[in-house]
Amino acid sequence: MKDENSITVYDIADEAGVSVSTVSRVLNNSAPVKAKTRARVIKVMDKYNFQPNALARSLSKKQTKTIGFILPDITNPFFSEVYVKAERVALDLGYSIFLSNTMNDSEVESIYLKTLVEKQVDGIIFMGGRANETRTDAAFAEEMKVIMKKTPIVMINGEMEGVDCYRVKTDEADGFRKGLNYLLSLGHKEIALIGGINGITSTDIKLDIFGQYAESAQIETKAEWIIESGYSIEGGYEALKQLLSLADLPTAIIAINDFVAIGVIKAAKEMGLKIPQEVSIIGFDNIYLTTIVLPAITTIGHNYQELAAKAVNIIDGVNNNQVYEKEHFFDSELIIRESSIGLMNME
Amino acid sequence: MKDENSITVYDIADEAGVSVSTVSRVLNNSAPVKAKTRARVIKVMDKYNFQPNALARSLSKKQTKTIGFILPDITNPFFSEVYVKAERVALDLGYSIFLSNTMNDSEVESIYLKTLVEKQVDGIIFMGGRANETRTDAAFAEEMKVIMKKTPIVMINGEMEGVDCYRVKTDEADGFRKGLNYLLSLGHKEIALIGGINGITSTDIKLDIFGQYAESAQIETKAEWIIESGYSIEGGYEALKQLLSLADLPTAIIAINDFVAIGVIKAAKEMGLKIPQEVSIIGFDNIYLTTIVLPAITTIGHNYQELAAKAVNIIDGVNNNQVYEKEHFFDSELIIRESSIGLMNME
DNA sequence: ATATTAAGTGAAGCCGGTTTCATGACGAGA
DNA sequence: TCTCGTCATGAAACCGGCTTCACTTAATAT
Repeated sequence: MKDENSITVYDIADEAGVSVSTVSRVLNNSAPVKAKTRARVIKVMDKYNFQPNALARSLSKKQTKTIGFILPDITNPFFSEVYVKAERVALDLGYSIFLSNTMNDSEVESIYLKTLVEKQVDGIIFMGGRANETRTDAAFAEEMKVIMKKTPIVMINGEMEGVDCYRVKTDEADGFRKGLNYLLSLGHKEIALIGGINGITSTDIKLDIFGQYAESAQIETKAEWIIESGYSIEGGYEALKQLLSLADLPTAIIAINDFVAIGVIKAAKEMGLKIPQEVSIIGFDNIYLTTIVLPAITTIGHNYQELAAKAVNIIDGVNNNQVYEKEHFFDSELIIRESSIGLMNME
Repeated sequence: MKDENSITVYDIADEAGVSVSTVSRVLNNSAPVKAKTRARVIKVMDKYNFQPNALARSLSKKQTKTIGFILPDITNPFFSEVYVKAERVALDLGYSIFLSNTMNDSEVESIYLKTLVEKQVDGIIFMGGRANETRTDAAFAEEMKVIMKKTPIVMINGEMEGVDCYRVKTDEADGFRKGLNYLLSLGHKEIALIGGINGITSTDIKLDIFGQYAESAQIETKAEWIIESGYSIEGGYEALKQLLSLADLPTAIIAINDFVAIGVIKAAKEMGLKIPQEVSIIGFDNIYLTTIVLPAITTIGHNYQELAAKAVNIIDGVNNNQVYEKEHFFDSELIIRESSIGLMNME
């Protein structure tokens, strides 16, 4: 008997007294094999605990059952939430996932992209876009286009100028309106918008709608109440301090995401500003941290499950010659918790 | 010209007027090639933006430059922290990582293990052990042993009975003592230990030391102050409520990890128990959430960077025929924040 | 000038599967 | 009884790289 660790179809075939073709057939159920023969082959495979080499299989099948998932930072609950759902769907369909954290480093991103292609992934899922470089990097778009000829790319909640990849996204505009309307229904009119980075889709959408509401006088806001302070906890923290230095304060704050809301709450506690008694706040994304913080944060949730499932289903489908729309929207959901209260209940 | 998307070394060789051997040589710098020839080959490769098929390469080299990383839940900051560090080190060494979330489902774990082996990963990193099944599943140990003949396995901060894989770990015993000693130095003697699951290494170690301190009368504790309530936020939350139902309260709580500490703090706020004024608390792990919560949690930190780096270095090294010790320890660190104060400063 | 040695390159086989094609056996319909 | 279509199976080529071996040419040593 040969080295236990590298049994091949040839070894199995030899010992079972059949050809490798037959072994392959029982392995894949790709053609009828006489019951007796099949049993004999299976017996030998079991004896040696045979595990076919996926590389060889993929090489000849031109299919790796592997997906690349690129995101900025898995440490961020917003991304990890989507990731785990995607991984589970992928597992059910027989895919493994190469996870690639770019940490917002476009060079790292480029390396990963190259590696994933060389490793012949069946598809690439992209989240989080390209931060501050969204608008400038035409070369990157070019890179993507080349890849797309061979490998399907699906972006989750993102946009890339000039790249017509598959897009799976939350209807953030609608979500933001839900949040704003909820604040209105609570009696708030004086509202601040905190966080975000101009040029990134999820900021632009919200800014746009916020402007529309202001223009139609549904809300009252001021330039100083719109603070572009990024997507991080620190961003929210600093922004609130900045806000508190103003003469007029809004009665409610809508944060670009939950991280920013958490930062705001942290700063508020330190500054002695009571939330929601003195100012209401709502976040966006519904990450699990919204419930471990006090007050628990009212927020807009994504349909993480559907988002993730659609992304991997598209990849799987495209590899099986199915055709999909390029863009897919999913509804968001207002999740009411404790960080926002009615204007009349405030102190 | 052929299909742009599947240029092979043969195509390159053809157009450059050399043999594939030569193409391979310039690709890998594996043997001297005349400067002129090399230039010619490179020019053709550039022209077609040639990217070698990693499957074919791996198949013949018997090396995939791929690592499997198995953990219970990437959504948990403790794991994601290690993961991102590992990924970065891996990237620098040219490895990609298959991330596998088991969600504590041993069946999923088994499937992943099988898949990773079939995909010929160069090594497997394991975190989080097998939860409640640690002691029972001898079959699993057997599975691991078979894999280890071919693929190096390294466990981070975990133990698996009867499996002599590589182990990279924080000196948790020392870390726990640091925490306990710190509490002592603040004047606390009456201390509770909250969280954990008996049978899991990180619980057993702490329980053991806690017992020693009690026996030597360095601390005073009671059976009711030792609450085995898991590793989750909810676990801490429930445990504090249980603790508060007792007649006597400790002056300090040491939580099995930061999640539990966060749960305790949340419950305390709801119950009106002031931390740290009425009871001090320290956690374990130093996940980033310890700083977004109020009060920020004093905790014991792992050397995440070294832990992760050592794990992937071992895998890389073993694949290059280097020899390593089976067990590697790294120091922990006491990180003082706001959740614990001196006994005399308490209310 | 001759023997060695190193540099440079190509042919062919290998890694471990899958797949196409050809062939033999067998049961069904004419 | 003779075809014909289906079942069952094996031989061989292929997927796309890497590597060993052999051979030619050029450089160095004697």
